[in-house]
Amino acid sequence: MNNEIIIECSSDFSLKETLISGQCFRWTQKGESISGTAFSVTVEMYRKDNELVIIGDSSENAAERWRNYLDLDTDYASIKREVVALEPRLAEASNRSAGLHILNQDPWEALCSFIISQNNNIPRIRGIIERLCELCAEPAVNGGYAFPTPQKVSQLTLEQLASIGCGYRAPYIIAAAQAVCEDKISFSELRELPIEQARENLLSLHGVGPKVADCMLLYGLHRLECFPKDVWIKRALEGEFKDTALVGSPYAGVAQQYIFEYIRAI
DNA sequence: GACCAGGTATTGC
DNA sequence: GCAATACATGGT
Repeated sequence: MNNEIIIECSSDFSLKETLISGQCFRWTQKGESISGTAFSVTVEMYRKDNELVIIGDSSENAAERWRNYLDLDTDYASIKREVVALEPRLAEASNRSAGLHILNQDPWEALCSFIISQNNNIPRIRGIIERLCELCAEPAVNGGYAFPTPQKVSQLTLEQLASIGCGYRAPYIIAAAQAVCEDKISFSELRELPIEQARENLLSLHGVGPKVADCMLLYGLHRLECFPKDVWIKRALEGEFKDTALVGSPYAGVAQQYIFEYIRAI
Protein backbone atom coordinates (compact mmCIF):
# COMPACT_ATOMS: atom_id res chain seq x y z
CA MET A 1 0.00 0.00 0.00
CA ASN A 2 2.42 2.66 -1.18
CA ASN A 3 0.01 4.79 -3.20
CA GLU A 4 -0.18 7.66 -0.80
CA ILE A 5 -1.64 11.02 -1.76
CA ILE A 6 -0.94 14.12 0.25
CA ILE A 7 -3.35 17.04 0.05
CA GLU A 8 -2.72 20.38 1.64
CA CYS A 9 -5.70 21.54 3.63
CA SER A 10 -6.47 24.23 6.14
CA SER A 11 -7.31 23.81 9.78
CA ASP A 12 -10.86 24.65 8.77
CA PHE A 13 -11.46 21.08 7.70
CA SER A 14 -12.14 18.06 9.90
CA LEU A 15 -12.22 14.56 8.45
CA LYS A 16 -14.11 13.23 11.43
CA GLU A 17 -16.78 15.94 11.55
CA THR A 18 -17.30 15.59 7.82
CA LEU A 19 -17.26 11.83 7.27
CA ILE A 20 -18.56 10.59 10.62
CA SER A 21 -21.72 12.62 10.29
CA GLY A 22 -25.28 12.09 9.22
CA GLN A 23 -24.70 13.07 5.61
CA CYS A 24 -23.07 9.78 4.55
CA PHE A 25 -23.20 6.16 5.64
CA ARG A 26 -20.13 4.34 4.33
CA TRP A 27 -17.24 5.76 6.37
CA THR A 28 -15.85 4.26 9.56
CA GLN A 29 -13.40 5.62 12.06
CA LYS A 30 -10.56 3.36 13.18
CA GLY A 31 -8.39 5.12 15.70
CA GLU A 32 -7.02 8.24 14.09
CA SER A 33 -7.90 7.27 10.55
CA ILE A 34 -11.12 6.95 8.64
CA SER A 35 -11.80 4.45 5.90
CA GLY A 36 -14.56 3.90 3.43
CA THR A 37 -15.54 3.79 -0.22
CA ALA A 38 -16.58 6.40 -2.76
CA PHE A 39 -16.40 6.43 -6.59
CA SER A 40 -15.71 2.69 -6.48
CA VAL A 41 -12.45 3.23 -4.61
CA THR A 42 -11.77 2.24 -1.04
CA VAL A 43 -9.34 4.46 0.84
CA GLU A 44 -8.03 5.22 4.27
CA MET A 45 -7.48 8.83 5.26
CA TYR A 46 -5.85 10.58 8.15
CA ARG A 47 -4.85 14.07 9.09
CA LYS A 48 -1.28 15.11 9.71
CA ASP A 49 -0.99 18.78 10.65
CA ASN A 50 -1.99 20.74 7.59
CA GLU A 51 -1.88 17.71 5.35
CA LEU A 52 -4.46 15.15 4.52
CA VAL A 53 -3.06 11.72 3.74
CA ILE A 54 -5.11 9.40 1.55
CA ILE A 55 -4.05 5.80 1.03
CA GLY A 56 -5.36 3.42 -1.59
CA ASP A 57 -6.16 5.47 -4.69
CA SER A 58 -3.44 5.29 -7.33
CA SER A 59 -5.47 6.80 -10.17
CA GLU A 60 -4.07 9.78 -11.97
CA ASN A 61 -6.57 12.42 -10.87
CA ALA A 62 -6.95 11.03 -7.36
CA ALA A 63 -5.99 14.21 -5.50
CA GLU A 64 -8.42 16.34 -7.46
CA ARG A 65 -11.20 13.81 -7.01
CA TRP A 66 -10.86 13.65 -3.23
CA ARG A 67 -10.35 17.38 -3.00
CA ASN A 68 -13.68 17.80 -4.70
CA TYR A 69 -15.41 15.05 -2.73
CA LEU A 70 -14.38 16.61 0.57
CA ASP A 71 -15.23 20.08 -0.76
CA LEU A 72 -11.84 21.45 0.26
CA ASP A 73 -12.03 24.49 -2.01
CA THR A 74 -15.13 26.00 -0.44
CA ASP A 75 -14.63 28.63 2.25
CA TYR A 76 -16.56 27.18 5.18
CA ALA A 77 -15.19 29.73 7.61
CA SER A 78 -17.08 32.43 5.80
CA ILE A 79 -20.21 30.27 5.47
CA LYS A 80 -20.07 29.64 9.19
CA ARG A 81 -19.73 33.36 9.90
CA GLU A 82 -22.71 34.07 7.68
CA VAL A 83 -25.07 31.55 9.29
CA VAL A 84 -24.00 32.48 12.81
CA ALA A 85 -24.61 36.14 11.99
CA LEU A 86 -28.10 35.19 10.85
CA GLU A 87 -28.69 32.93 13.84
CA PRO A 88 -26.54 33.73 16.90
CA ARG A 89 -27.92 30.70 18.75
CA LEU A 90 -25.93 28.61 16.26
CA ALA A 91 -22.59 29.70 17.74
CA GLU A 92 -22.07 26.71 20.01
CA ALA A 93 -23.38 24.10 17.58
CA SER A 94 -21.21 25.43 14.77
CA ASN A 95 -18.14 25.38 16.99
CA ARG A 96 -18.76 21.80 18.00
CA SER A 97 -18.95 20.85 14.32
CA ALA A 98 -15.89 22.91 13.44
CA GLY A 99 -14.41 21.71 10.17
CA LEU A 100 -17.56 20.04 8.91
CA HIS A 101 -17.92 20.21 5.14
CA ILE A 102 -20.82 19.13 2.97
CA LEU A 103 -19.54 16.34 0.74
CA ASN A 104 -19.92 16.12 -3.02
CA GLN A 105 -21.38 12.64 -3.00
CA ASP A 106 -22.60 10.64 -5.94
CA PRO A 107 -26.21 11.79 -6.48
CA TRP A 108 -27.58 8.31 -7.04
CA GLU A 109 -25.92 7.03 -3.88
CA ALA A 110 -27.42 9.94 -1.95
CA LEU A 111 -30.89 9.38 -3.36
CA CYS A 112 -30.86 5.66 -2.69
CA SER A 113 -29.31 6.01 0.77
CA PHE A 114 -31.83 8.57 1.94
CA ILE A 115 -34.76 6.55 0.64
CA ILE A 116 -33.44 3.79 2.89
CA SER A 117 -33.05 6.26 5.75
CA GLN A 118 -36.76 7.01 6.14
CA ASN A 119 -38.27 6.02 9.48
CA ASN A 120 -35.04 4.19 10.23
CA ASN A 121 -32.03 4.58 12.50
CA ILE A 122 -28.46 5.23 11.45
CA PRO A 123 -26.83 1.92 12.45
CA ARG A 124 -29.53 0.02 10.60
CA ILE A 125 -29.31 2.32 7.55
CA ARG A 126 -25.58 1.64 7.37
CA GLY A 127 -26.17 -2.09 7.58
CA ILE A 128 -28.76 -2.12 4.83
CA ILE A 129 -26.53 -0.07 2.54
CA GLU A 130 -23.54 -2.35 3.11
CA ARG A 131 -25.63 -5.42 2.37
CA LEU A 132 -27.00 -3.76 -0.75
CA CYS A 133 -23.45 -3.14 -1.95
CA GLU A 134 -22.44 -6.74 -1.26
CA LEU A 135 -25.56 -7.98 -3.00
CA CYS A 136 -25.20 -6.27 -6.33
CA ALA A 137 -22.27 -3.87 -6.64
CA GLU A 138 -18.91 -4.41 -8.32
CA PRO A 139 -15.87 -4.92 -6.12
CA ALA A 140 -14.23 -1.57 -5.41
CA VAL A 141 -10.61 -0.78 -6.16
CA ASN A 142 -8.52 -1.62 -3.09
CA GLY A 143 -11.12 -3.84 -1.41
CA GLY A 144 -14.75 -3.67 -0.40
CA TYR A 145 -17.60 -2.89 -2.72
CA ALA A 146 -18.62 0.05 -4.84
CA PHE A 147 -22.10 1.48 -4.52
CA PRO A 148 -24.33 -0.41 -6.98
CA THR A 149 -25.38 1.31 -10.19
CA PRO A 150 -29.05 2.19 -10.71
CA GLN A 151 -29.06 -0.39 -13.51
CA LYS A 152 -28.09 -3.18 -11.14
CA VAL A 153 -30.51 -2.05 -8.47
CA SER A 154 -33.39 -1.74 -10.92
CA GLN A 155 -32.99 -5.43 -11.76
CA LEU A 156 -33.25 -6.67 -8.19
CA THR A 157 -36.36 -8.53 -7.08
CA LEU A 158 -38.42 -7.52 -4.07
CA GLU A 159 -37.34 -10.80 -2.44
CA GLN A 160 -33.67 -9.94 -2.85
CA LEU A 161 -34.23 -6.53 -1.31
CA ALA A 162 -36.27 -8.05 1.50
CA SER A 163 -33.36 -10.35 2.25
CA ILE A 164 -31.08 -7.43 3.10
CA GLY A 165 -33.63 -6.06 5.58
CA CYS A 166 -34.81 -2.92 3.85
CA GLY A 167 -38.43 -3.62 4.74
CA TYR A 168 -41.24 -1.71 3.08
CA ARG A 169 -38.78 0.54 1.25
CA ALA A 170 -37.96 -2.16 -1.32
CA PRO A 171 -40.41 -0.97 -4.01
CA TYR A 172 -39.30 2.63 -3.44
CA ILE A 173 -35.69 1.68 -4.10
CA ILE A 174 -36.55 -0.15 -7.30
CA ALA A 175 -38.80 2.68 -8.52
CA ALA A 176 -36.04 5.24 -7.97
CA ALA A 177 -33.47 3.08 -9.75
CA GLN A 178 -35.80 2.63 -12.72
CA ALA A 179 -36.56 6.34 -12.89
CA VAL A 180 -32.84 7.09 -13.08
CA CYS A 181 -32.27 4.40 -15.71
CA GLU A 182 -35.13 5.70 -17.82
CA ASP A 183 -33.87 9.26 -17.42
CA LYS A 184 -37.10 10.33 -15.74
CA ILE A 185 -34.77 11.63 -13.06
CA SER A 186 -31.76 13.40 -14.53
CA PHE A 187 -29.14 14.52 -12.06
CA SER A 188 -27.59 16.95 -14.52
CA GLU A 189 -31.01 18.59 -14.88
CA LEU A 190 -31.59 18.62 -11.13
CA ARG A 191 -28.26 20.34 -10.69
CA GLU A 192 -29.35 23.26 -12.88
CA LEU A 193 -33.06 23.61 -12.14
CA PRO A 194 -34.42 26.22 -9.73
CA ILE A 195 -34.64 24.57 -6.35
CA GLU A 196 -38.42 24.35 -6.23
CA GLN A 197 -38.58 22.64 -9.59
CA ALA A 198 -35.78 20.25 -8.69
CA ARG A 199 -37.72 19.38 -5.55
CA GLU A 200 -40.97 18.84 -7.47
CA ASN A 201 -39.13 16.59 -9.86
CA LEU A 202 -37.88 14.36 -7.03
CA LEU A 203 -41.24 14.34 -5.27
CA SER A 204 -42.71 12.57 -8.29
CA LEU A 205 -40.88 9.43 -7.17
CA HIS A 206 -42.92 6.98 -5.12
CA GLY A 207 -41.36 6.89 -1.68
CA VAL A 208 -39.63 10.26 -1.94
CA GLY A 209 -41.15 13.03 0.18
CA PRO A 210 -39.89 16.48 1.17
CA LYS A 211 -37.25 15.25 3.61
CA VAL A 212 -35.63 12.71 1.28
CA ALA A 213 -35.79 15.16 -1.64
CA ASP A 214 -34.00 17.82 0.41
CA CYS A 215 -31.35 15.36 1.59
CA MET A 216 -30.74 14.24 -1.97
CA LEU A 217 -30.38 17.83 -3.18
CA LEU A 218 -28.15 18.89 -0.29
CA TYR A 219 -25.87 15.87 0.01
CA GLY A 220 -26.02 14.55 -3.56
CA LEU A 221 -26.07 17.77 -5.56
CA HIS A 222 -24.59 20.23 -3.09
CA ARG A 223 -27.63 22.49 -3.12
CA LEU A 224 -26.62 24.19 0.12
CA GLU A 225 -29.89 26.12 0.47
CA CYS A 226 -31.83 22.92 1.24
CA PHE A 227 -32.78 22.38 4.89
CA PRO A 228 -33.99 18.79 5.42
CA LYS A 229 -36.39 18.51 8.35
CA ASP A 230 -36.22 15.17 10.11
CA VAL A 231 -37.52 14.35 13.60
CA TRP A 232 -34.39 15.75 15.27
CA ILE A 233 -34.45 19.02 13.37
CA LYS A 234 -38.18 19.42 13.97
CA ARG A 235 -37.55 19.04 17.68
CA ALA A 236 -34.82 21.68 17.48
CA LEU A 237 -37.12 24.04 15.59
CA GLU A 238 -39.71 23.63 18.33
CA GLY A 239 -37.20 24.22 21.10
CA GLU A 240 -33.71 25.64 21.05
CA PHE A 241 -34.00 27.14 17.55
CA LYS A 242 -37.60 28.24 17.64
CA ASP A 243 -38.50 30.79 14.92
CA THR A 244 -35.04 30.69 13.42
CA ALA A 245 -34.25 32.85 10.41
CA LEU A 246 -32.01 30.16 8.95
CA VAL A 247 -34.57 28.43 6.76
CA GLY A 248 -34.42 30.06 3.36
CA SER A 249 -30.87 31.32 3.68
CA PRO A 250 -28.40 30.28 0.95
CA TYR A 251 -26.42 28.14 3.40
CA ALA A 252 -29.31 26.75 5.43
CA GLY A 253 -28.11 23.22 4.67
CA VAL A 254 -24.76 23.76 6.35
CA ALA A 255 -26.53 25.16 9.40
CA GLN A 256 -28.85 22.16 9.35
CA GLN A 257 -25.85 19.82 9.65
CA TYR A 258 -24.50 21.80 12.61
CA ILE A 259 -27.87 21.56 14.33
CA PHE A 260 -28.35 17.87 13.52
CA GLU A 261 -25.01 16.84 15.01
CA TYR A 262 -25.46 19.15 17.99
CA ILE A 263 -28.95 18.00 18.93
CA ARG A 264 -28.07 14.35 18.58
CA ALA A 265 -24.97 14.70 20.72
CA ILE A 266 -26.86 16.14 23.69
C1' DG B 1 -43.57 -5.82 24.62
C1' DA B 2 -44.05 -1.07 23.68
C1' DC B 3 -41.44 2.52 21.63
C1' DC B 4 -38.23 4.66 18.45
C1' DA B 5 -35.54 5.59 14.19
C1' DG B 6 -32.43 11.44 9.25
C1' DG B 7 -40.69 9.61 6.54
C1' DT B 8 -44.10 8.68 3.12
C1' DA B 9 -48.52 7.10 1.19
C1' DT B 10 -53.05 6.51 2.12
C1' DT B 11 -57.28 7.39 4.23
C1' DG B 12 -60.90 9.93 6.49
C1' DC B 13 -62.89 14.19 7.93
C1' DG C 1 -56.26 21.03 3.16
C1' DC C 2 -54.82 18.68 7.60
C1' DA C 3 -54.63 14.95 11.28
C1' DA C 4 -54.29 9.99 12.02
C1' DT C 5 -52.43 5.48 10.67
C1' DA C 6 -49.88 1.58 8.51
C1' DC C 7 -45.61 0.32 7.09
C1' DA C 8 -40.59 -3.66 7.91
C1' DT C 9 -37.03 -4.14 10.85
C1' DG C 10 -33.86 -4.30 14.69
C1' DG C 11 -32.26 -2.07 18.87
C1' DT C 12 -33.35 -0.46 23.60
